[in-house]
Amino acid sequence: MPKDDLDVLARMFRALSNPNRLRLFMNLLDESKLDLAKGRVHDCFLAKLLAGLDLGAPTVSHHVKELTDAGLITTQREGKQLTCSVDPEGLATLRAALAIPTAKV
Amino acid sequence: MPKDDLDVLARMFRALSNPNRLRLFMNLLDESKLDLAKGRVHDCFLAKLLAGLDLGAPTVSHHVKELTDAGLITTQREGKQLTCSVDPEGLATLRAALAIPTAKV
DNA sequence: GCGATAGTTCGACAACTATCGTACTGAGTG
DNA sequence: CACTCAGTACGATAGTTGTCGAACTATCGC
Repeated sequence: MPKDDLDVLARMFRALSNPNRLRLFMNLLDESKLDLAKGRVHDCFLAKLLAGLDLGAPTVSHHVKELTDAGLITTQREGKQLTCSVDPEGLATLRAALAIPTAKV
Repeated sequence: MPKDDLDVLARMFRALSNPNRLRLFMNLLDESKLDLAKGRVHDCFLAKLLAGLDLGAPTVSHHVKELTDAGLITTQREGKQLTCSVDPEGLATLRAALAIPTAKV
């Protein structure tokens, strides 16, 4: 595996290495399951994902940025609020690395 | 997802978040693929995995420990040398977390 | 424009990590 | 036993991360 791919992958894993970020991502992934199976992307408001996380706003913002920079999620502004989606490409990269057969959709 | 599972998972991801450790694991995974497919475990000497890593012995030892503690690999002493194997259970945990259960595979 | 709501940026700080050098242990060989 | 080889334990250190509070920005409704 080329070094660059390895670094990209390491960055994704690092983004998921924090329990709070991981929770955020898994919540989002959970919300997205049905839609991803149909090849569509599901959005979810930040507030909903953070239920029970008990973190300050700056910290959440930081974590969202980490996940975004790692290529795992994308965000869209929607009026005052922010919605997040799983980045299908990033997810595919992760799954490919662990040799999970790509789901037939 | 229960908090404990989440922490276990986060720990695995953290173990893979370092490029050197990731390389080590991916090398091992690569070596193991055929055998894993047959339900067997493949061993590999440390030295082989570390080709091109350019790290000191203490650092390597540290990384191996991290991966072991995270439940991703196992080690066995074989005379003077140490052999590593992918821990099939750990790999399964990772895959399960990223798989999309509701999708047809 | 004013106020409220939702996120962001900045600076700080404690906790953690990756790496190293040195010193150690355990297994094999003469 | 003395010696070497493979790995480990320990301590130090530079760098990174997670979190916060305070100040800032953007969007909306009035």
